[in-house]
This record gives sequence, structure tokens and C-alpha cells, in this order.
Amino acid sequence: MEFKIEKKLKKSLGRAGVITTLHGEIETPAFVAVGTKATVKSLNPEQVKDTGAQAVLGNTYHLYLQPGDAIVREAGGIGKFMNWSGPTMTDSGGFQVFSLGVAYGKDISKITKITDPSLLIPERFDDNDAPRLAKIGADGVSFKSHLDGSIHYITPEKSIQIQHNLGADIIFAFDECTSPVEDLKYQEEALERTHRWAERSLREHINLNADKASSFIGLLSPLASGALPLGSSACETPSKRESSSALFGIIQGGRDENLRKKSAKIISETNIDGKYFDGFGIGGSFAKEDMSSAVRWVNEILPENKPRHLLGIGEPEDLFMGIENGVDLFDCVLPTRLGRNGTVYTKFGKIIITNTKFRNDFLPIEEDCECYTCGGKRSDLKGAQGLTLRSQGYSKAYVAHLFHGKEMLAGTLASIHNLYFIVNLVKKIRQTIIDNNFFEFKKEFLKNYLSPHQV
RNA sequence: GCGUCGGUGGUAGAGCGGUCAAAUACUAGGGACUGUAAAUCCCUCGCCUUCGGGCUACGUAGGUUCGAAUCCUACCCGGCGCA
Repeated sequence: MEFKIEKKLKKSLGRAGVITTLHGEIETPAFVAVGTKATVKSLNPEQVKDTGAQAVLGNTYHLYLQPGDAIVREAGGIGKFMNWSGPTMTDSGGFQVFSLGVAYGKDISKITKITDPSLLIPERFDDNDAPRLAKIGADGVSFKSHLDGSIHYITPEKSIQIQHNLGADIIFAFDECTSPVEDLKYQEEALERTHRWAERSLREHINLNADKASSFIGLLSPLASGALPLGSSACETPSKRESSSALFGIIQGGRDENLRKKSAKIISETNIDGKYFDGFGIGGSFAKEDMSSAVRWVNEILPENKPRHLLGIGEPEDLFMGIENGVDLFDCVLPTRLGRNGTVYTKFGKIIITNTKFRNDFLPIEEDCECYTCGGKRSDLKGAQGLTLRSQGYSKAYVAHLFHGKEMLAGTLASIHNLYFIVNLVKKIRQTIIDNNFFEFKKEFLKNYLSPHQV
């Protein structure tokens, strides 16, 4: 993996660049589609590609449980397995330490509305035997499978081994995403743990690469003698080579400035015999107000020449914030989850498509949207005189009808629109960095998007 | 015509003397969702309300009872059986 910065945003940390992987380039800043279980929910890879998404991010924990990383490896890696030819990434399972741990069954998530963490500290105490599916142990995390209740102990080494089997282009160190509700003392402990795990992740990654390199040499000998192993093809060798991935370290530290900066410093300096992380993830569960400062503190310290991924974010306003503060990659479940649940993005804010007022609204979700759902990607249609026509696309009334009827196509059409909306918002922002009008665009977009007026 | 079973909120369907404005599901209305325990979850769903409560309701009309969706009578409507 390589990363090249093309242009920097003046008076800020922002930049536009290109990440080159063995499966293609990612022009950054970029929004990566989330495909937890090796599928972007309700979309096939072609539909994902048509939204403009350049990469897909799967999940270690989910794919380890089902179908198992051995199967994915046998299939030729997550990309081949899911029939996605572009760049792929996998998350380490670190988020599940949080979502299946302290956050399990609670009203806390990636973004919390609680601004003052001290408000919730008392709750922590009568909370210790609350049911949870993830428990942090001495040198890893024990997970109780949400599928069948079986217990799995995931260590940093295990996470990296699984991720090597999954074979994504970019993989992440195993970390602990902490709850914003935890106090400073806990955040410190957790951060030290994440840092120890980071080093172990990196070490395992390097060891596995070394093993691969030696088995790769081993593979060469029968080829050199012209004796192809039965069942193998000439493609085998390059595909083995393709399995080498880049490892990103993850910064944590909650909302505390010192911890965030310390984490950025330690993770960026972590190395095994002079081998460092290839890029960085910025993790954590935030109160929304804390996010921009946390990102800025971190990115001021991280080396400029390596990509930074703001994990699990975000909403349009978060994307502007992140990009301005030096983030290169984002991923977020919102476009697809909101889509499946009947909420769609528009430049004037989100709308709930099932609302009564859309039942007889025969216009597309956004008339000038270029996504398939809104009709924009239908320019291949020809009129009587051979003129190119713009399809009317699907109307709000129709999409609403599909939701009311619980038709599968509902989630698909809404997800296509949402993913297109977010992916292309980031693309537009990238272009404004290159064209030197980022701040104007940001002001104009957010003025419309955050204002309450209707579509 | 006789007998019999039944008629409950937008729908289906519990309730079978007080704790019933009536379980539950669906529909409907509104909302939430940020490295996916998620095609999920939450709230509302007779009318009025100063949110304490008030009023009208379980086919219709009477009656029994301190009290009836629940018991009795008549009538209306529907299913089934017999003529």
C-alpha cells in the first residue's frame, strides 16, 4: 500500500491524496462502504460500485464466527469471496469489545448524547454483572457468540491471524473502543492495554508476513521445475502475493486531550525492528462535541505521510469536520442502516420516507441526484430521436410504498441513494480541496443540510 | 319457521360480574439509528384534559346487580343444522 498527498487544504490539516492498493486506488478523502459480513447489506457489489464507493470494509469478528476465516481464505480472500474486485479493509473486532461489552443492551453507542461523563459514573458500579457478550481478559477479550452462545477468546494475535486469512488490503490492530462514560482512570488503563495490543498486533502482522514470504519462496520451486501442483493454476502465485496487507494502528484515549495526544505519539512511534504501522485508525465512542477536538489533537501529531481513518463516522457534518482536520478515510453503517430503516439523506436534511406526506409524492428523493434510485444513472435510455433521456427514477411514493409493503427492494433503493449521497459528498469535498473552495462549499452545504426547511 | 353458535376498538382476536378504554398481533401515525447483536428498536393509536382526571364505549333496546363487554329478556344481523 502506498499513500500520496496531492493537495493540502490551507490553514487546516486537510488534504487530498491517493492510496494505492493491490486491488486499485482509493482517492482520499474517501468514504468506505461498510460490509460487515462481506456484504454491503441489501446491495450487490455492482450496486456498491455504482454509488462510487471505492472500498469495502468487513469485520473480523463477524466473519470469524460465520462463515469462518478459513473459508474466506480458501475462497481467495474477502474480495474474491464477496465478488468485490476493489480495495478491501477489515476492522479488527475492537469495536465489538465495546458494542458487545459495556454497550451491550444499553443506550450507548458510537456517538453518545451524554456530554458530561460524570453523570453516568454511578451507574457503572451497579452495572458490573450486567449481561454482556464481551469481557476483557488478561491479554485479550472473551466473546460470547451472539449466534450460538459459544465462547471465543480473541487476542491481538488472533485478530491479526484472522485478518490475514480474510486477506483485506488494509487491516486494523486489535483495540479496545472505550465508552465515553468511563472515568479517566479507566480510560488510562484501557489506553495502555490498547497500546500493548497494538504492539502485539504489529508483531504478529510482521511474523505472518515473514511466514508468507518463506512459504512463497517454497511455492516457487515446483513452478521453477515446471511441475504445477495438481488443482493449481498459473494465477496462484500472484494471488498469494496479493494477500499482503497494510496494518493500521488505532488511536484511543477518549475525550481527554493528554491521552489522545499520548496515544497518537505512541501508536505512531510503535515499531518492531524499524517496521511501523502503515496508517492509523482513530477510534472511540464520542460525545459529538468532543469529536472534532479529539480528531485534531491526534492528527496534529500523526505523521503526515500516512493515511488516517476515522472509524465509524459519519454524518455529513462529521465528514466536513474530519476532512478539515486531516482525516483521509471514513466508514459508517449509517447510509445503509438508515436506508434499510426508511430514512434517506437529502441536501436539506434527512427525511423519513414512510411519512404520510410522501405517500403521493411522485418525485424522486432528490430530483437532481445522480444515483440509480433517483434516476441519474439511467442515461443509457434513448428517446425516439435517439436522444438521451433521463429516467424519472423511483418516486418517493413508490419507495414509501415498498417500505409499507415490507418489500426487499425498499432497503436496496434507499441504501443505494444514501450510499451514493455520502460517498459523493466526500468526493465533492475532495474536489473542493483541489479547487481551493472547501470552506465555501462547507458553509453552503451545511447551511442547507442543517436548516430545518423541507425538500 | 325451529334449533344452535356467534356479533368486542381500523382489522384479526382475547376477555366471560368488579383490578376493562378492554390482552396480543397486524394496520396506521410519529421517532431513533455514527468501526452493523439492526430489513431493527422505541413511543402513540375512543374523545376531552389544567395530565389529577372527566366523558362516551364491547350489535340495538330494556332489565338484574352496589357494580355488566361479561348474567337475563326482546329485537336486529351473521354462520351452521333440521324442516
